[in-house]
Amino acid sequence: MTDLIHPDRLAKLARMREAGIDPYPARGVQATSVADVHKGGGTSEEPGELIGQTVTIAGRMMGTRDFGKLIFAPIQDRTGRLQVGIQKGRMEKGPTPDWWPQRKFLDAGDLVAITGELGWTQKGELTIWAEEVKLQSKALAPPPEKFHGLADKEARYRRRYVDLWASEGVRDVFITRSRILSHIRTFLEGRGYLEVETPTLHPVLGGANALPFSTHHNALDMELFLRIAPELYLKRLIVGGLERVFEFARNFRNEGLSNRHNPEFTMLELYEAQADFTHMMEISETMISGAATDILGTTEIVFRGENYSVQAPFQRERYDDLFAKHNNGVSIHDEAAVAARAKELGVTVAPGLGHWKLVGEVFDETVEPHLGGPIFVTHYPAAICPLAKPDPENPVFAERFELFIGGMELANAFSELNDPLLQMEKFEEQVAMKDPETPGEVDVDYVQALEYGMPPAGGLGIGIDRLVMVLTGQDSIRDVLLFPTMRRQSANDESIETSDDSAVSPAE
RNA sequence: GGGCGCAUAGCUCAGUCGGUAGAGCAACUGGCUUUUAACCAGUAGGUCCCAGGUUCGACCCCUGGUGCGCUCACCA
Repeated sequence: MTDLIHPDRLAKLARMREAGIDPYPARGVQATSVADVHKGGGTSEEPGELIGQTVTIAGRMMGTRDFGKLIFAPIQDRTGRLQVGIQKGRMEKGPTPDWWPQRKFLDAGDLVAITGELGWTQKGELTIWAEEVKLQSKALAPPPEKFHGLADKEARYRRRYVDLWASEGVRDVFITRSRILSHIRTFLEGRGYLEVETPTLHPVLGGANALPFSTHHNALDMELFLRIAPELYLKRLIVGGLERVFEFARNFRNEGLSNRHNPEFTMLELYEAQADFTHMMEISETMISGAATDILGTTEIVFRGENYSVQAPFQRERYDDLFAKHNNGVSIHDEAAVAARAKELGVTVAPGLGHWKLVGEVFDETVEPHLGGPIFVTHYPAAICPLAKPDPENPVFAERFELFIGGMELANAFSELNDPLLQMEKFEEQVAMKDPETPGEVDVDYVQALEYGMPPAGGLGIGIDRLVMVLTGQDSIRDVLLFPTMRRQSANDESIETSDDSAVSPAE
């Protein structure tokens, strides 16, 4: 038992068992959803076909208003709330005429099934006048305060199973999240895409630049990494001839947490043979604009207090133009001017990382915060894009874009690099530049796949959590994750001491 | 990792310029057959996050720690 349990409720449970009532019956009931009852009830001016009919609903009793011989109680299920009215006289004429004294066993938070006639109160509220009340599951932990719900953020994230029914609007965010995923799946399948699943355990890191979580497989005696991106596996499938593939990939990055970073997060990645990065722009804007229209009924959204329109097409701007615009006309090609600008901003990179890395840092510092968007930033410097195809018009740039909304990076896409020799070169360069303390090696097998020939292809990655944030107006990624990553709660001081190898806890 | 803030009843929150803690909701007892955060009367419920320190006395002040939030840094 936990410290949440309430002694009064435990005593009540014992009394119920003495009275022969099973507080945790094995079977559920056939119930109509609250939303369907509302639909069938109509309005008091225009009553629906369910008025006067006997209906059954099942859900959580959110409270009671007890008038002695009449009790009103709102019942909530996944679709909404409906009031039931339990009257002494009516219950005594029902199938359980001796039930009335058992009302004392009910508490706010209990799960119940109610059967009765649908009607109205004197004030015109749709109400089921109960004839039978069945306890479905006794709540031993008392619910949060009925008006405020759960307000403490820590409690909300740790006990989402309470937050979901006790706090206004929380369930809707996750219903919307599910609909967004569903919309995307339908959209891509409509364009001939195949949903695939690729490994989460990677022997070689790749597809992004991030610190990994490491693990070990015992039977193979092999180090493995939780994937930081599915990219290289999905492109192997393009080599394999599947031509149009997507995956909702849970990725893992061993980095800091913030209001837009969680150690595990969901990335949609998709790859299409014969397409290029301009095609990926069209897919991005059509998909996002369509999701907003279908699910929200509008493309006008509010995020972090600002209004945005996600109506396609989105604005497109070149990386070098934006750089010059926000840096007093400094050209990204002018190494001395960029260095001076970086110094002025206090931006530094490790020595030896070179000019283009510095350009990237200055860009992040000066341009990104202004990208309200939605806007596609196109043609990134090829030097910082190891997996993208260089622009044939000018190979200094890559055929790549990132999509920004509200200053937040939402998507990243390119025309995929399919030249195995150039890919090998870029991988080797990348490995040479990296911090020797961090894992990373050339993915020889991936290069080998390219040697068999990968068709020209466009690829796109969309941060699903961030997209959901934007479309549901949530400021923090934690509010669109059912169970955001949290530090483990230490039960006592001993558990802290045992983190020291030399300490042995007597409790264990 | 840095800075700032928060931690008091199951929940939402007051409070004490240092003298041993309160309200509303939830629970319990009683009353009430049309409420909408029902109402009325009463009862019970606390390691004031943890550990030290200062003090005659600490929930309050100091130090350290833990958890969370915000923010900065990190983050192709």
